Amino acid sequence: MPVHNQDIAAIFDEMADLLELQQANPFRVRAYRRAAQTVRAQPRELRDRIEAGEPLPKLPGIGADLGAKIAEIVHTGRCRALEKLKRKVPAGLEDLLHLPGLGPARVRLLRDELGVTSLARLKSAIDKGRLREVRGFGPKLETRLAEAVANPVTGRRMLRAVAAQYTASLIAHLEAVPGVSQVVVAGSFRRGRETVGDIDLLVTARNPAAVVEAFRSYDEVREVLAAGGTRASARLASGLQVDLRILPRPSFGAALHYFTGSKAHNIHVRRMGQRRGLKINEYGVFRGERRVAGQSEESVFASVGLPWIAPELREDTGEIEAARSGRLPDLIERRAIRGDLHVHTSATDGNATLEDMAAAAARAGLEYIACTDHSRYLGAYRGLDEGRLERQIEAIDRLNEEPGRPFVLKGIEVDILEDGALALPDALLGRLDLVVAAVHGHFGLSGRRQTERLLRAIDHPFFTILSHPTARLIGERAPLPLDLERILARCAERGCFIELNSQPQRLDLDDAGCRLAVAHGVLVSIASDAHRPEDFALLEGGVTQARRGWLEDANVLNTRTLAGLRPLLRRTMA
DNA sequence: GCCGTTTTCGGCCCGACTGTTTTCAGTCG
Repeated sequence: MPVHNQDIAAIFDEMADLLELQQANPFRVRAYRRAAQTVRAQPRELRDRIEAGEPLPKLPGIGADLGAKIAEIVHTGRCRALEKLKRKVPAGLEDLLHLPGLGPARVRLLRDELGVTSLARLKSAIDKGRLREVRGFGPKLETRLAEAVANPVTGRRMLRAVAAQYTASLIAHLEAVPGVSQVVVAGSFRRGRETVGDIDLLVTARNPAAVVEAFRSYDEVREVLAAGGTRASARLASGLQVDLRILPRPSFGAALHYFTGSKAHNIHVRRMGQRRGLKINEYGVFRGERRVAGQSEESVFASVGLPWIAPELREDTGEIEAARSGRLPDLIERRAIRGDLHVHTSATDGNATLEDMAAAAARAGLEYIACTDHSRYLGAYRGLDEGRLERQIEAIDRLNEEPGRPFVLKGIEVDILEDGALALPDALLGRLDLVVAAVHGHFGLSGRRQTERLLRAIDHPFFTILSHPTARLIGERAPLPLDLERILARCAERGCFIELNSQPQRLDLDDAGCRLAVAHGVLVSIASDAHRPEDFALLEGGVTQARRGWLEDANVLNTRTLAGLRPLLRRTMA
């Protein structure tokens, strides 16, 4: 059973929960939570390093003790300290901790006063009306818990791109309130996370009460969770939770920084402030009573001796150290993208002709696209056979003779078969400008076989770009258990490339994968995988993910001009 | 449990809102 960073992080999170229930030192609890976050954000599997006999790198918040626990988990798949903690806490008590309104103190109270140690027992205690016997539990909490127990599917994360749609109309609604000067989104949305748990809206306005009132009465609000003079929180009909804060203008920069997070990044910055005798909160940066910064984010960073750091980097995964030493990446922007190397047409499962897709690409400011329809192997896609691909090649040649359009490169999205072979004959693949290859089936192979499968595909003489490398669908299909390091090393060796697919549900490579690609010197193709003319807009989301992965223009294949790109696509024959 | 321009001990980010209370603990972000 291979141990992933995610598994290690889950163990540390569970230990934090259990320690909290036992009233352990709160700073010890925090140490476990912080460690979980650090491990989760590692681009490389810690397992690989440990099994290769490498020393564990120095990771923030992981000292000798937690380092030893990581080694134990990797080697044995177990953690004795976790098992010991579990023996002291009734199974099921942890579940209560994750209900809204319940923290460690109230969970302990429920256990001690009512013997409630599971969701089932909590439900029964509520049904019998016994909850109100406990000090600190009143009718409101009772109702809230009854709902949470009856309806356990709350708090699901939403794709950022989906949340963006719901957020846009709410922002327009609030901007229309008289006296409102700005409405901005902070939080994990601003950091460009691929999914968001909620939306943090910051507003500066002359009349806070009117903003809260307008928020409460927004027609998509299904339930107001909290509302005060400067804050409110509601759940929309879409299920999306929105937290609203109204701020005085001089605090805006400090608040934007504070509510953009991440939490780990904020704590790091505040501690730096502390060492300089500064107090940093959402209202500003203070030395004693005196405000010394806070109107802009730049001023907050400057107060601790740092340049402004892009929100996408603020995960405390090295950005503060990079900022301090003047080594922040010059992050890629959408306008640097000159072409799109993964585009479909109505010849297979797209909904527009090649001409229409090329016209849309021109409107999106692109200088070239690659037409990469599906190969025949997938019957459902009406994939191209040799004859139809032949005709498409001729059609592209004719189109390219007409001036004033983006240049169309001849490509294919070819299936990587179970054994790693490509699903079209070499004679045909050899006539194309590029071959985008992808896994569309046999997802269930072991990590070792899946990796070997992709390595064999990369070794193919006409292979150019590995498309949506892990085949994940966020929230639906887990990423293939690949050894991404070996795959990237082979891509580097063979002069091949890896794709960051911009479809919101894929965003594959992920941020950690992008950083790994940079480390291996493999260029990333940020591609829309467009199936409709309007899909070129998806590139924006791909660029956001790339920025989270620290990519600069030079790390991205399709920032090249067509003239610069062509030699990179020309493969040396094996 | 981690960490060091306060370095091997003694700190550890900070404020708003809720629900219950009658001055505040707990939760949340």
